[in-house]
Amino acid sequence: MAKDFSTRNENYSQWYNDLVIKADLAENSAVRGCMIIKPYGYAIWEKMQSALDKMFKDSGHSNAYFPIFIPKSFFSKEASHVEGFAKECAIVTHYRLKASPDGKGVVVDESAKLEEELIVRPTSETIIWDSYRNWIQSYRDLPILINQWANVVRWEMRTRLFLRTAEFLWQEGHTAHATKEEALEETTKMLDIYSEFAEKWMALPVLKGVKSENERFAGALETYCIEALMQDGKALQAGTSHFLGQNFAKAFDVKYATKEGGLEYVWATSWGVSTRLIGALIMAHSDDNGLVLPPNLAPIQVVIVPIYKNQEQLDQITEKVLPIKKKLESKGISVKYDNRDTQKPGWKFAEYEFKGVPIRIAIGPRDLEQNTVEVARRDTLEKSVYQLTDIETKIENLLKLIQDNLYQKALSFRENNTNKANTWDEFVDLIENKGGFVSAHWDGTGETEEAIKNATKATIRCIPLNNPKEEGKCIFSGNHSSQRVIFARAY
RNA sequence: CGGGGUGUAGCGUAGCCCGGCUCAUCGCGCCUGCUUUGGGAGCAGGAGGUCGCAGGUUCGAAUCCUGCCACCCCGACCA
Repeated sequence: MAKDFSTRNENYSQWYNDLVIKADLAENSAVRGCMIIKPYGYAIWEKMQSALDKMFKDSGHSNAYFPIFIPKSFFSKEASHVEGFAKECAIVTHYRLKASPDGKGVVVDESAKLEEELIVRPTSETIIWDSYRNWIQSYRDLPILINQWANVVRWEMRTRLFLRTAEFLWQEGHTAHATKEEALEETTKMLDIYSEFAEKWMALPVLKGVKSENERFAGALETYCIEALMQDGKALQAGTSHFLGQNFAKAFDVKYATKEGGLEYVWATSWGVSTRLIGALIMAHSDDNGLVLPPNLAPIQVVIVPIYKNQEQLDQITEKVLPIKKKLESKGISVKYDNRDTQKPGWKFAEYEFKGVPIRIAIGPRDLEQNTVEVARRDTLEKSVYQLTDIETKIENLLKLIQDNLYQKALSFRENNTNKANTWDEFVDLIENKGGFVSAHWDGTGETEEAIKNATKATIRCIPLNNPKEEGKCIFSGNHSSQRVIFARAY
């Protein structure tokens, strides 16, 4: 049943797909490239949402909501932005259907053609900045710190559950500031929030950095990102925070009166993470037995499975379990007592393992006699017998231990898969045969980056923040380089 | 949009090259009964299919031919 996770190559994507479907997280929809997120998968997203939402609000942001439809004209106002998204937009052209003349079904009513087409948002910069123009007149109106939880649509050629779907859920923050410094500060502040979330909640170590010009967001002056490494050696962009400069302010004519009486364009940022994080979570921690969820994001943290031969025994066990469940819940631990009679214990064990539940407690006749429970950890698959005294504290500590262990495991995986390449041959060898992050000198030009991509499919994931300066020669062109950057093949 | 592949029960599949003894194989799942229950139970019985759709060839098509549709994989694009 369990597939070998180490057979990364061409089987990896199929394995990933199977895992998502069998763990009951999501499935492909009948609508091209779209995904149905099932309750268990959505529960993980809700956990992510509530943690992130709190972090946003604690740092002064508010939630708001803008329309899903954007008039086409808005899109043509920022040249590089439209160029970045034009190739993947869904467009609404009509607003009515009518019965088909041949009597079969319905057809588009050509007479109900929109004067101006509407674009289903691939991102909301344009429609939000159209509003900000009206909201901002004076320095007193700034800063504006808004976040939106929404869905967006990008008509991707090729889709993959969670990692790239035609429609996805995300949050997008859009802020407006009086000064460049303040906007830059916001950009890095949000990047820090993302990396803290990835590390503390997802148990996923991430590399903070800036994108090269080629990889930059359409319309941004600088794109900051967090990059994670997946178990198959490919990189995944887990979140981005963009410094937009005055580009959108100029495109949408958003000026404010300064304290000194002048008139200035405002400075902007935008930042987002998406349901792709669920994909990252899956690929970072899962093992041959299925999903492994970090306790902080697991919808069910502890599952209790009774083992019994008859109704009387089940009643005795239930009597024992309910107080335990209550004690755990008093510590804020989410507990499921699975007393279904329709599945056998072995079946349940395998099922919850596949779904990545961090801790399983089994309780049977033996335990009733000895006042114990059997506790199994999902991360290490170890089983041990616990005395019931202070069980809630023991479990609480074990959850913390598991959370920490997952992070450490992912961190050492990344460290073991980050290598320096000093020559082109070394570089190609690492990318082709080992995967992972490759730290190498680059001459800083887009042409070289493009050539390396064409030759190896590896892209510059980021230029790490606080990157040490180091003189060297570009591995591809041999030209002068002042620092190493991080290359990898990516999702 | 280019290149390759696949469509047979809820899911996964055999059969297709070489048309008939195949209105269809096997596994999982589902239903009923009994025995089971500390790692995905065993036995017995049962339900479920216009073989992607539309034409064509033929005495006869899941099988051959044509067209269409859908999905998957590999590229290009991308969070």
